[in-house]
Amino acid sequence: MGLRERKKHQTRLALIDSAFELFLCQGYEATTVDQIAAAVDVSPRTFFRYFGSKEDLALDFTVEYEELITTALAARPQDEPPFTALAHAFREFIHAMETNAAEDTERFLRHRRVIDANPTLLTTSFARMAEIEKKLVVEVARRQGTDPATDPRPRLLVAFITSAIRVGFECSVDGAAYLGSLIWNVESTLTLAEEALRPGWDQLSLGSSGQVATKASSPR
Amino acid sequence: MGLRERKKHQTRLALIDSAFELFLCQGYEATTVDQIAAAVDVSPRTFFRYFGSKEDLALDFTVEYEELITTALAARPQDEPPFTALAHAFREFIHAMETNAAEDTERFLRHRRVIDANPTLLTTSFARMAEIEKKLVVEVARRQGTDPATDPRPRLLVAFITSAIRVGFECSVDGAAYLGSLIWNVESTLTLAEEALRPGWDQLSLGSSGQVATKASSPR
DNA sequence: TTGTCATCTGTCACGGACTGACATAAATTA
DNA sequence: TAATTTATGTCAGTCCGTGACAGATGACAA
Repeated sequence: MGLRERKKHQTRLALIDSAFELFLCQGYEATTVDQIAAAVDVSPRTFFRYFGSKEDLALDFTVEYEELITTALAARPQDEPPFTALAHAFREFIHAMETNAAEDTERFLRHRRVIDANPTLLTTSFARMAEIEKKLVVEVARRQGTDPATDPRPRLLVAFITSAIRVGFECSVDGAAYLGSLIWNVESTLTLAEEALRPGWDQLSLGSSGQVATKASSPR
Repeated sequence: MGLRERKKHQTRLALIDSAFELFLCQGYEATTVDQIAAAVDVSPRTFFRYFGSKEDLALDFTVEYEELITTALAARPQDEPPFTALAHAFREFIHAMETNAAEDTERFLRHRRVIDANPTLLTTSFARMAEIEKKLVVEVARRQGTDPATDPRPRLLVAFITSAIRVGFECSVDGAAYLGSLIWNVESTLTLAEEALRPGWDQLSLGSSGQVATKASSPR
């Protein structure tokens, strides 16, 4: 890696670090791009060459998490039922936040604290989750041997499980033992979701075909 | 109603109308607040006295829909199982979009077209849906005789059904027979969701207590 | 009708998030 | 070292959104 690339990577990290430090101590809204840029001794214009927006910086980590979750799912055994595979993938992801290097755990908690404190960020982070969902749907559909474009069942399954995860997160807005309660809550909502679903539903063994109206095949 | 109030109501509607006309012909992003204000012959400052932001105007109708959905749920018979009641409430809501006065239907379709064309708006409209969910959770918990603050099951149930609705909406991004395909898709995803859930799960007759960790009762 | 009062509105000034254009400085490569 | 690429800073400008102030316009009572 050349010097140029190293420098870029370095200022990028510096921007993120300084930004979150400011977010935590002043709040997200109250922190201006100019402040962040000044903290790294960079012009405001340069900030926008690294991040499309202030929000982009704040939610930058989501792409990393997306990577973690999708690979976790891909690594699950092929013969595992889709719901179980998804549940384990998420479990592994959240567990990784705990067992990772202390510095990674620290970062994760910082992110959560900043996001949870700001409704707009929270909203947009959910929207990013929707991006992750799309990828998960593709993998689930593959495992189910169906076409996600015409069959809504993979989407529904993924939507169900991410709903459970989201509810788990929502229940954990504490300060002190946040990570512990988060893991416990996600675990319990996942269990609840498992109990709520009809056994074997995720395997498409029975039931209707689940065709849906697309531009091509609209009813009537 | 006095003259003053009538005028306010009038300019408010004029702002919405002019705005959506511009949104449809130029796109949401490309339309500036100044343009909207100019179209109604009002100062830009006044625009912000009617709406907190451009987005607020674009998503103004959500409060109306929130009202429709929550009252539809409240009107369902008390002895109806929660899932059935929720499903019917949403069905009624969407059906109302079709059977309403033609002008209301037209407005609904305009809204959808503008929203669907803009990722940011779509995201935020989902966030507003989260607000609706909160109200639904309260009503569902009441019907289930449980406390939504400590028991995640009402939230999970509501999250499941709104997921189904959302998937139904996502499958319907056509132009021509949009409303028809929307109704059909929502209907079919609701049916799918019904099939996916274990019968009677929504009535809390059996299963674990579903306690969740809050600040008060966090596990270790 | 008139005068007081509340409220709505326009104007002005401003801050903060972004963007395009251009020049400069730095690293890469030959 | 020279030529080329690429990152950065400066500058000017747009748009969203807000506080402050003053003038216009209904509301209402005497």
